[in-house]
Amino acid sequence: MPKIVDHEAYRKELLGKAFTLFAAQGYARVTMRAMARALGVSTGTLYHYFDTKEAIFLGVVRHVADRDVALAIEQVQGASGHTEQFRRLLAFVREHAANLRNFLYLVIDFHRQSEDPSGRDIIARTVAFYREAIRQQLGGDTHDEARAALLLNALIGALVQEALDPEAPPLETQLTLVERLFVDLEGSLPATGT
Amino acid sequence: MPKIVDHEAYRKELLGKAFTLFAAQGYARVTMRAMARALGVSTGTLYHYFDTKEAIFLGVVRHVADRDVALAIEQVQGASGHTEQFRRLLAFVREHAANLRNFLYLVIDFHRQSEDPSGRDIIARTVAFYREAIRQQLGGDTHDEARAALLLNALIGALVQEALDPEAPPLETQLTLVERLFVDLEGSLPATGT
DNA sequence: GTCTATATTCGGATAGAC
DNA sequence: GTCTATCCGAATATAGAC
Repeated sequence: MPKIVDHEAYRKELLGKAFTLFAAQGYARVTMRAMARALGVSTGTLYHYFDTKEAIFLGVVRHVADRDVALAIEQVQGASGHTEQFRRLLAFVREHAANLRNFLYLVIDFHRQSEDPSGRDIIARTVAFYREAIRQQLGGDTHDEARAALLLNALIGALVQEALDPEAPPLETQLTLVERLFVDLEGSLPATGT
Repeated sequence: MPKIVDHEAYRKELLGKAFTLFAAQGYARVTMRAMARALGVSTGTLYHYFDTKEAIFLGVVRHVADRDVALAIEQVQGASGHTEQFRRLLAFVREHAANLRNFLYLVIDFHRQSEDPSGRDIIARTVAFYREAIRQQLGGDTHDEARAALLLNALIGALVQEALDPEAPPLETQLTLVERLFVDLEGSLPATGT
């Protein structure tokens, strides 16, 4: 009888470690050899669980996005009003800034290198997934996807700018500004397109 | 006496073409051979004008940033009030969205792959260059670097999100929202830290 | 370990200014 | 005709996917 392992659980464990590696070095610079060594398996094992290097990456994207959003929602849910929910969302971003930036970087990095439609589709769905999560915290029942997109923009931009220019106004300052903008406008902005 | 060419002018011409190439394929995927072929020169000539592939890239960064900002300032200068200046700035971004996104993508892509301090420094200066240009259009005399950073954030985020998720609310919608946020708040927001 | 692909080098060829 | 910046592309050394 063959050795039996929980295939799915082990797969996720590998994906978690793979994210750490990718995050540290970027997609292109992670060699399959180095990855196998870091994950404590052989290259053969790696290719047993994943068809290709790209498949590993896309697996990482799905895994991390699920984890992030679940964590954020958990942290936001307890709040009472929209303002407080918003504050908690920003707090989450502050706490996980490094992680989120790494993830964003990784996705952008990969997106630049791959033309594969299925890969792009997974990335698009992931972005929409984050945007939708934000929308649900922002408006509750309003269909204001654009405002969610704008907040996501500000967050993405803050992560990028801080990474590219360490002397930019610190992330916290910028997020505080975002918060002020959104909170001050709470209610004063009607729905987007109306 | 040797053959004479306008070294600096030819260098810039090469940089312009190199940007097109990098933008289309990303930093890593452009080989020196392919680049030489595309620019109509030999690899030897390439290395005559630039020390290394990285040097070509950093030259491209400076060249494009200078061109972009000069163009944007020219387009904004004629405006009368701050609101109108702001509108023109956003119009510039709308018009050049593809180009700006390619550039941003390129810088992020490179930044992810290189640990070289001098390269990072050039990138940081470039980001600060854009931010400073925005700041001068925003406040005139207020020292509100954080607000400029926030606007740059929103623009960066908009470019990124649209690229990653084609079904995100279109760039124009998002920029319109940014405009509304900033214009509505004109004057109602005191200086950042005060 | 193998095999492919890449950045960079180098010795020589060329072309125009004087 | 001479001189040298400019240009060339085969050769080299190295690295990564598998």
